[in-house]
Amino acid sequence: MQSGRRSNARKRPCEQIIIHFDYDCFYASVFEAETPALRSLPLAVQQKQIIATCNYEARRRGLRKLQPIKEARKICPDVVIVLGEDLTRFRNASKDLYSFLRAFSWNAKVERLGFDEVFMDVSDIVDYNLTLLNPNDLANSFFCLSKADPTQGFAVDASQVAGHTYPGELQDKLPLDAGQLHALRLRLHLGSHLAMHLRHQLEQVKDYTCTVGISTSKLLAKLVGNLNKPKGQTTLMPPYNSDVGESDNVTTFVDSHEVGKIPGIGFKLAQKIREHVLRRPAEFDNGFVYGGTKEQVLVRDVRTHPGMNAEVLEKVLGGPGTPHGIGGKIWGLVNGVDETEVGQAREVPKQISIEDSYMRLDTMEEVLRELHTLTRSLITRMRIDLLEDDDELNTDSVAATGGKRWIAHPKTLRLSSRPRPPLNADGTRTRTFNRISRSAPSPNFIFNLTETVDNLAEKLVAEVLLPLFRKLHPEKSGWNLSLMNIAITNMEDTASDTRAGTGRNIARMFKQQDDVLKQWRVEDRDRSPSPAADATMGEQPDQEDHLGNKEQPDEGVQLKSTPPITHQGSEDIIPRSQDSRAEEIGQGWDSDEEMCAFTILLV
DNA sequence: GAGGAAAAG
DNA sequence: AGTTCTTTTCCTC
Repeated sequence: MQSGRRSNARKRPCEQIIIHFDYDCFYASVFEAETPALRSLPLAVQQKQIIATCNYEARRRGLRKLQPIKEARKICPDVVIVLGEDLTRFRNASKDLYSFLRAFSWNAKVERLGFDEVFMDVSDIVDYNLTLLNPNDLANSFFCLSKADPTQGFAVDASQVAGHTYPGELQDKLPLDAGQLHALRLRLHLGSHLAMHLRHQLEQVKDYTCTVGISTSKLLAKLVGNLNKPKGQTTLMPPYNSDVGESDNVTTFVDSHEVGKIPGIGFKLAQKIREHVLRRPAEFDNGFVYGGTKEQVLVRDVRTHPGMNAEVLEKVLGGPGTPHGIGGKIWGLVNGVDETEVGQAREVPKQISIEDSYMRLDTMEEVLRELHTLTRSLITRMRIDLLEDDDELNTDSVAATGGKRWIAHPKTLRLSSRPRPPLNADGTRTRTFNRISRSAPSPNFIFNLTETVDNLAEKLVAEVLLPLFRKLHPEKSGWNLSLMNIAITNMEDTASDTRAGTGRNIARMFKQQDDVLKQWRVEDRDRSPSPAADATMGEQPDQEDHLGNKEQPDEGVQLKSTPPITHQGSEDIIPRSQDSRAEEIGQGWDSDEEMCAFTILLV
């Protein structure tokens, strides 16, 4: 069975072309974009007492990420330090750049990871352009950005890659004729040219530079992008698979990484894997961490470890509480296989949470004060992220709501805390970072736009969060909390469609059905089948209840004080037509899913 | 659904 | 960096 190929390795699918974007020193760039004069100065963004990130001028002068502010001032006395603890501007910039990139996508497979990374599945665009190529004159090709408008695009030399490659230059840069180019290579060429174009657009229109990776999966695109930063792009070149024991570029590339560096292998998993590979069972109580001794375990060491395969990894990594099939997933990763899809653009966040950490939180007075502060932030965030302009409101409603309406209603409110663990008997403190939480239904009044954030927060703390806190910490005092977090979750779409059964409610219907069946299974003996269906129906009397009863003079202030969300538009020209077209199409649509499906049919 | 673990940036 | 804040996904009960 071992035909020279990597044993038990699956073949790597190469159908997709994925681009991974990573904005260069994002936080610093946001400030530079706001204030261009900062560009030529050493600029550092401060969070707590350290530099969260700094621009490249600052790095040139010896500053680095995560450096203490004191140290930084010593090294570079004229450094400009800006406070970056309020994430609002970063969140807004991130969204803006995201929608800019998304406008280029045909299939809407554009996924944001954190504030400063974006994955884009451009397989469809690349494949379309592949069909447009003239095999006899690859050097003079035209990359088409819109099926609908064939004039939109740019000239490319499809016989060459744009930007850097892995492995490095040499024979890769030689222009090849069609006979020597197989499809994967040509598609990667096209992907690299599209990436180059997008980078230039991002820089010219939005003033942001980024570092980019181009390959066939999220894993490989992200990893390979790291090779040339900042302002660089790298394409992982074929061969991606090898048959006769020859090494392919993917194996060579992935093999050289430390296990913990592979996205998807976090601290805990890496620890378990290293332990197994080093055959060092449980001797790690000595204050020694693996990273501390600089003991590197490379992907190669894991992959070639005697007897290693997906099943072994499942044994090593699996167990109660761990994801099912984790062994197969990790085995895939160390073999350069990652089949996770680039997610579709998401309309509404799954949850919004606000937290803060504290030296010590002990008295009810402190707790109440912090709960209040956190709640005000949370409600403000709700009004920023969950509110959209509503054009079709009568004037009374506009007066009452500022012409906004909720795009989602979170149904659950959650309070979490991180208690500092009591010292052990011997005085050693078992460091635990575990959180505990309690949740409750979120009351409808939090959607009231005629009240001030302050009043709503007051009410929410009194009516929901305080009871939750008592449930979480029944003791009278002495909690010694190091963190509190308030979250809203369980978002229910309200995008002009509340009718059941139009697709997105199918999951809920299944759940409901399951609940009914469960009741039957458990109770079919001595109970009549009670109408269980109303449980999911109640308690949300259709949300349209912004009772515009009293005109609050200060509610407008609240709304205005929230920064205007720059839903693309004001100052910049978006050169593509895709976005506006999709929006027009979307007007009469009941759901984004349906709109996307229809858009795909059109293009 | 509720509560928690792990991962990511 | 086991720091901090935020979000997502997946697990079990």
